[in-house]
Amino acid sequence: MTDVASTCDPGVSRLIGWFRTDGADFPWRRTRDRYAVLVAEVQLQSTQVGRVVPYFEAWMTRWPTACDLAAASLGEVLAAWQGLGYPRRARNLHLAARRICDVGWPGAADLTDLPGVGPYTAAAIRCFADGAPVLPEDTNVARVLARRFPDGWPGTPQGLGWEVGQAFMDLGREWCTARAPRCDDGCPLRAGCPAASAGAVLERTPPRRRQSRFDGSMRQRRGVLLRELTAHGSVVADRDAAAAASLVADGLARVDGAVLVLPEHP
DNA sequence: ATCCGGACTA
DNA sequence: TAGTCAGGAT
Repeated sequence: MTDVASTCDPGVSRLIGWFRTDGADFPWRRTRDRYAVLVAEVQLQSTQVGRVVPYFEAWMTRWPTACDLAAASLGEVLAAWQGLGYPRRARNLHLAARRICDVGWPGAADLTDLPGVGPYTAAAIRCFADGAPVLPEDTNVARVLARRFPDGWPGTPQGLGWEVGQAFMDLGREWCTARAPRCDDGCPLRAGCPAASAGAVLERTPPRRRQSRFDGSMRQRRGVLLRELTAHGSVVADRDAAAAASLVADGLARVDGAVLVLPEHP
């Protein structure tokens, strides 16, 4: 492992030496459990680590395996998801668990066949669970790569999968931040960094798209309705017909007469 | 190109 | 109060 690290880009080798190895904030990244990584990374996409960890631990206690989750009802899953943001992700996770329990995991190259699993989550599973030399590119990592390796990332050395992924993510969060990167405050990738040498923050890697305000939004209205629905099992549909229709369209609710109820198992 | 949930922060 | 945030589906 040390041998491999010493043969890759010196900056990366320094980075690996620098990153925190406790892993306390990311228990799932040491489990080598694909299901655990899937659950946690999807949860993380909706909120931040500090808030996710308790949810994750409760989730894994309640549904330790994909088949345990598959056996749950969508209503239970949505109720447990309360506070984690987009309920779509919970539904996709539930669907994915059913498929995994039923027919097993897709091939390593086809993880994105699972509902709600895109390039990032697939890479995270390969990296953190499988230990594959794959770098999960979230927006933070993409920013680090764009600044430090504008001509392309040379690739993760074999045998250093999760260490490199964790290191890049930590670096993106703590040093190579979007607005005020701490280049000269001990960044392990400082040497040879074109962005730091240019003395500029550079443009943000993906041009940010503004999001419509939350107050009064359909997101908020859906949230109100779904909270009621998961808490009581039903809610009067015409209380907010548009939001109700939106939930139904997403498979998160079903109309039963005048009330909105949880959908049947698909 | 837009939508999606809600907590955090300036 | 207003802006920011992130991956995936459509």
